[in-house]
Amino acid sequence: MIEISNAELSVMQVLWQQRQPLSANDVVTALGNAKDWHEKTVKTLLNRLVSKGALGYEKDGRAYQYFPLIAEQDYQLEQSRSFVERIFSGRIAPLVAGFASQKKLTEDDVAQLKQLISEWEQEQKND
Amino acid sequence: MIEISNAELSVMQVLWQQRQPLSANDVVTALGNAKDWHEKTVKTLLNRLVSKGALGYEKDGRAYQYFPLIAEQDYQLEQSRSFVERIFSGRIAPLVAGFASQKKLTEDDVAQLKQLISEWEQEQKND
DNA sequence: CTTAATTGATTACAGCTGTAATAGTTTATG
DNA sequence: CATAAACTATTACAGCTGTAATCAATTAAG
Repeated sequence: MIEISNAELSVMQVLWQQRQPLSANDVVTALGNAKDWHEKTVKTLLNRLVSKGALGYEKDGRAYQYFPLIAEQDYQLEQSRSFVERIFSGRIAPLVAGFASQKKLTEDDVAQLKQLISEWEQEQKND
Repeated sequence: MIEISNAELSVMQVLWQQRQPLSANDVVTALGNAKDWHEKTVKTLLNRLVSKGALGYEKDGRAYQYFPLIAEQDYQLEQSRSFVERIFSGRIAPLVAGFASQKKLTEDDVAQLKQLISEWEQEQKND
């Protein structure tokens, strides 16, 4: 699995959100308000992501147009699994319990969780 | 917040599981089957954890007895929050959804989630 | 064309990590 | 006591990270 560092992740997220390939400058601009990074820093991150195989690019004149080579969903899944494994020995309920105890669960979250559960139960029947 | 690296975390987990202070050798032994680490490596990790303020110790003859200075629950909570923030913009449902879609949700998990939800709903009424 | 500007590539550098080895210190043993 | 054994502390070292600066190549402008 490709390892993406924290700073690199912010760059990936820009590329994931915009559905188009972006130039380095586009990325710099997009990160503008969120991160206080020098343009050079962003270019370094783009470079490293290309080296790691997380981004691809096409030449467009002197500039490159970058695009993700891995899907955000895949990344999220992989990270979730490894996080829950590492911190909670693979069980997800305790994680949610923590959120609940900290009053971090919103009505929306709960509604979505209920939805998920009923879908899951439906699935079970169908098997 | 104290940053605990991956390798360091495995050491912390040993100390969290056993409820007693442990000597370096106890930790080495406990990690024995899980990790293929040289004794020196474990001692380095213990040292770093002490430097970081994650572990304390009491002298007991020439050896130290180490014990956690931070609670596992606190650590789990902090990590969960920052993980969900980083990867899912703070929303927890999509994380659970990922697990569900990968058939990583067990009956147990679902039961616990339902329990959590009903507790949460009870809480809401009480406010 | 020559030159300046732009953009990617290479280099920098300190701090953290994984993974120990070596040095220094204290305690048990003969 | 002197020495060996057992611990901790210090040092090592490469790879990853955050954060850029400099170098090199290409293109746009005069």
